[in-house]
Amino acid sequence: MDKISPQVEFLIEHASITARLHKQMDLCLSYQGISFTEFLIMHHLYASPLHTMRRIELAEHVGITASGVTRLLAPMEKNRIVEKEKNPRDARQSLVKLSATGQQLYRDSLIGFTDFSERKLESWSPKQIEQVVGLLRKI
Amino acid sequence: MDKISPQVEFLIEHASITARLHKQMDLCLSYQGISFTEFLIMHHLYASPLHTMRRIELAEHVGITASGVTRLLAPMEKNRIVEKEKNPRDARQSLVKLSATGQQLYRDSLIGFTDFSERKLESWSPKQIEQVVGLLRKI
DNA sequence: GTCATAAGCTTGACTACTCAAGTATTAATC
DNA sequence: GATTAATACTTGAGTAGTCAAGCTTATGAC
Repeated sequence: MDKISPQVEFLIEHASITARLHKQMDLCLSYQGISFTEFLIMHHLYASPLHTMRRIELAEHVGITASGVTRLLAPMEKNRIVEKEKNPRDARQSLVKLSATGQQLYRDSLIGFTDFSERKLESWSPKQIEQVVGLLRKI
Repeated sequence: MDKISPQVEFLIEHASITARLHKQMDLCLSYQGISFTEFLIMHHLYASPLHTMRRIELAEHVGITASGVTRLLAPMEKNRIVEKEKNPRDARQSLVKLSATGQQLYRDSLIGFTDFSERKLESWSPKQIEQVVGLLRKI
């Protein structure tokens, strides 16, 4: 029989836990009618100066490609959650701004998501959270 | 300005790290022509008695739905990596068996994946790996 | 100034799923 | 033993992305 290294076992189990977690986060946010990815977009826009970012920058933060951002933002624009703006200094760029509606939606969904996060991590001490983040950043 | 709880920050950063990690695992396995999900399927089948499992059981282990399993296995059957078998005691079930080809493919990909895993986690001590697994299981 | 190269995005075609509905078979109840 | 409910899948339709190619605009080298 082949021996599986603990590192391999870790990555496999981590993937399974992560998949389950991702579904739960989507479910939690579905009451606001948004997906976790949309929440991430709003989160990064909200934290930005003027609630505005470049699409490429957004892609990097969220962990998807530029074309993924284009497709994700299309329905969000239609629902007036975000707005397109031109950068007068660079006509290639199209900036994304979180609208007032979007800001309110973000604050509303943040309440439920904060609740979910704290429930999920209630058995972790603040110190443990920090330690795990520190380790994950080294991956 | 709204204060973001450390638990929320953790989940957001964890998602971003996980997305990057998943892409790297896919890249690592792409040299064997398989995705990480296919690797997971082979991994669970390989570890099973007779290298055989029920589709539902496989779905649970891998963290996808039954219909996802059906779709994923279709091309793997065509490539003779897995084989369909009937359960004589229950005609509803269709068992999945990792073929000899599949077993060899798993062992081959495991080499590269083990290498990848150990490189990724080289700064983690065995004790830290265990601690993080323990914490993740509580999520 | 002009030309090559690069950056920022969008689009078409594809992959990897999900969910809801449908089919076949088995188990449970009466 | 017939009916109902549950289990094990499969399938059609849809979603959330990816990648490669294309378009427009900006930048750097000369």
